[in-house]
Amino acid sequence: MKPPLAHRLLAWWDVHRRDLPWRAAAGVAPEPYRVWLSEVLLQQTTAAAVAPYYARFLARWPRVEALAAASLDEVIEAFAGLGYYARARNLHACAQEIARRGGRFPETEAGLRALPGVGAYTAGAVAAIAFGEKAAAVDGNVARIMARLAALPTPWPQARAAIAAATAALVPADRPGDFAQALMDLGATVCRPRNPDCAACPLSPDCAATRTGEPEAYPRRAAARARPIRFGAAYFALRRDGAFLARRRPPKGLLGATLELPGPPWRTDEEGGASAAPPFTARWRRLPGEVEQVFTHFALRLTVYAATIAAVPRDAGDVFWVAAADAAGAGFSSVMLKAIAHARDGL
DNA sequence: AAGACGGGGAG
DNA sequence: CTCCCAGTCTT
Repeated sequence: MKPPLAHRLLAWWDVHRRDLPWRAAAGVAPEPYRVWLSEVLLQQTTAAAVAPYYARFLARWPRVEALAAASLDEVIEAFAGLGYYARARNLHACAQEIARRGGRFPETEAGLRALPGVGAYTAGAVAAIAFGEKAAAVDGNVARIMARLAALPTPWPQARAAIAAATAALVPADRPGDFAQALMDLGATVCRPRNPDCAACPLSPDCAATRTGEPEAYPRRAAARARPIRFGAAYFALRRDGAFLARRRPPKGLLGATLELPGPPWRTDEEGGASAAPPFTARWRRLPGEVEQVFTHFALRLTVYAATIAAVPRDAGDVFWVAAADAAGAGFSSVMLKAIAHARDGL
């Protein structure tokens, strides 16, 4: 008689588990703060990208009370480059909520779910990993594995509820946290989106998708939407010490509360965006090429202008000379950093 | 139920 | 280029 699926998965995991910085040693309960912090950073973000951020967050804010005492600007700065900056705002708000409760996280999935930035996945993951609750954590990896096990014809996310229920039914009472992490490791290293290694998979005897010969066909997905292009311009002056002017974006929405280079609003037509000349036209020049950033739902083409140090008029207004040195590196998206590097090369 | 929300990496 | 990734929130 075959051992149950969860048992076989855990046996595989005990040998093949990934050694990740936010994981405690085998058999040791990790700190809830570290589990929560890592799970938020890992939302829609790969483990490799998160690792250096996690190390910096933990070194700077070793405990939730320290994170709660930080300013939102500090948290956003530490988040710069990770994307989905609503996570930074929610992380800060959640830390303050936990601090108000005396520094203790809720210990149940339902209690965790009510916290800012904690959705179904993160609540299940923290409950299972940090508190040993028999909870499921359905992320992209788990959804893919479950869809393949059943060769599920329903495309994601319509199948979300069914997959969540099916996963919850598999969670073993004795090792719920290990089970959650085992599924994620299996998804990341074996049951990959492309080129799954079914020969190395402990679940392949149970897997309907393996038997079809086309495991990659699952989960089925809906057709992708067309993505419009928006045009923008950014212009700035670099001070001799490398500082430059930045401004704060609105508190919510795209890149909410992060810093950006000054420029006109993004447009869907090129006329009003990329070709729009910056103020002080005579003193600015357009840098060769464009900087392009592909967002989830549109592509931004940013034309970058720069003024040489010598050409920046000292009487152009205080605005160009109040650029704070501490603005550098704080909350800029990748495109802005590229633009700045581009401009520095051109000066 | 559908969109919005980022950035990096793989193929 | 397209697709995907340790998802959540808003409407």
